[in-house]
Amino acid sequence: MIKEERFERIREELAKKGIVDGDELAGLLGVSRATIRRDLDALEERGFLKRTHGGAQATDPEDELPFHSKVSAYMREKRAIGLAVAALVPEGAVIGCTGGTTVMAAIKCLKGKSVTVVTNAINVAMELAPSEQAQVIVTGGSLRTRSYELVGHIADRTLGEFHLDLALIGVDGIDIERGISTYTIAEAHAAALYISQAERVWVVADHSKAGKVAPALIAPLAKVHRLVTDPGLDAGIQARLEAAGLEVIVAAS
Amino acid sequence: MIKEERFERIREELAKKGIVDGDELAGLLGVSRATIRRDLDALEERGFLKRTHGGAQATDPEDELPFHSKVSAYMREKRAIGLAVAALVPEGAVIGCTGGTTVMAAIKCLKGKSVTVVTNAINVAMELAPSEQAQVIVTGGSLRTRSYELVGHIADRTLGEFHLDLALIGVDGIDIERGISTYTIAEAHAAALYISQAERVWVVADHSKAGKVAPALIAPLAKVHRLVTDPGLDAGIQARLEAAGLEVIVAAS
DNA sequence: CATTTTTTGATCGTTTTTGCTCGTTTTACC
DNA sequence: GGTAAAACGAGCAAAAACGATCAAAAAATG
Repeated sequence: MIKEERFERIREELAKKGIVDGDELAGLLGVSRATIRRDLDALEERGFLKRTHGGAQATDPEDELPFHSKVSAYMREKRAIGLAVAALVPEGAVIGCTGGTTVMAAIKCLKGKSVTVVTNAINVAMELAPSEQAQVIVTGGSLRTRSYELVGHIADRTLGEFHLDLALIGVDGIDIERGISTYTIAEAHAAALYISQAERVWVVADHSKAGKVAPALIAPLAKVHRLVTDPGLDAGIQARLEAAGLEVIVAAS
Repeated sequence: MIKEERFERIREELAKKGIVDGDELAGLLGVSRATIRRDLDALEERGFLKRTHGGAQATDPEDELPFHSKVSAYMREKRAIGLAVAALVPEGAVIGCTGGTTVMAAIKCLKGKSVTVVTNAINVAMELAPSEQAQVIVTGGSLRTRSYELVGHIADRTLGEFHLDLALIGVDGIDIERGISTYTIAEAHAAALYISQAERVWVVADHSKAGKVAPALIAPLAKVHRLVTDPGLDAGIQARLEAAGLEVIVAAS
């Protein structure tokens, strides 16, 4: 394990959790705390992170990752959701996933797990490209400006060829009456396809999406098996979602 | 095990892991660390990697961050080639392009032009994603670790559905007798498909590729209409390529 | 087959990296 | 607000890696 390799691992860990602990890193990488502190110094020098007592935290999520993956509000919450999802995904699973920032957070945590990921989002594919364990299938299709998602008949046809253990759907709204929804028809169409091909459906969304309805409806709540969200979720809404038969996982932040 | 073969193996390892360890390579290739160090020196000289204490790391062609002043091999030349290609591509063209750093350089220069790009390289797609003018079609397929290319029957089928005005092919070797070639069979296969679907074929390659033959042959020279390269091209080789009916464009640097 | 050239492995002094210790600073807790 | 625990920075010695040099081995050449 050479220095640059450690740097890489530290940055990866940082992308996953947003905050890293010196002791933990020392154990994980098999070096002393002194070395970790020196590494963190070097990485701070290069602007990749900010030192804190006991560890370090990610610098403002603008440029912390390759290929300007769009980040946004509720980054901390999304990270927690991502970690929770990764912990729940079994080794070897075949996962279909849409684009979206919350899904991306989960994908970051899946690096290093041996799973098969089928996706129509090229930023998801890009994120997993360096991983040796993960097998990635890209649907193909016409690239939508800004959202990094592939749509159209090519995407549809490819998706139809796969059976998924799990569909990981990022949404812009989740509502008792109207189910899950998103902003554009093309994305909703892709999400619905994932759902029709999957054995189980997990929705990932930060708490701000609860109770909202976005213009393009994807599917009713009955199609969804599990919602992974953050502790900001309103207790009343949670109770009603659970009453509707949804398993709600609240990620500890 | 001869030197070139070791170079090949080292580059392979580097492509897979991004970072290599000297000791590990010595064991893997059955030679001493001194030899590995010399190999790494030679490869750094050619710009394929960056030496570090204990090993080396891949020069990431995307990494244009200020502190990593060192970029991939022949970057200046590739930029010049990219500019020349962009100037030659007519507005509205349908272009198929493979992956590879030289192609990427050209794609960067195509941003803002209203063209349709069909590609199996997700880094190419990523680069063009923010562009409002460019229309991007991604073939889909199975993602190759670290090379960002999609391969397999999905990619083949999608490519077969398009007619291209122009195929933009990045190669690792161009030779009078053996034609154009690349390092892996999968890439060669994809390149050959682009060629079969295209009206015209342009090869982009820096001068170091001239006269070389890589393991996986793509097509004979007769299939290629134009080579865009940099002024470093050997005059004798250029004369022979032109005698073989190839239009050689030398990009002013 | 002999000779020349290239390549490889080994050695040695030097530089970098790493882990440890010790006194100081920060954080957490009562 | 005071005290204990944890983390920090600096300095130092051991370990690992480096560059340079040289001789042996392998390959190419005539």
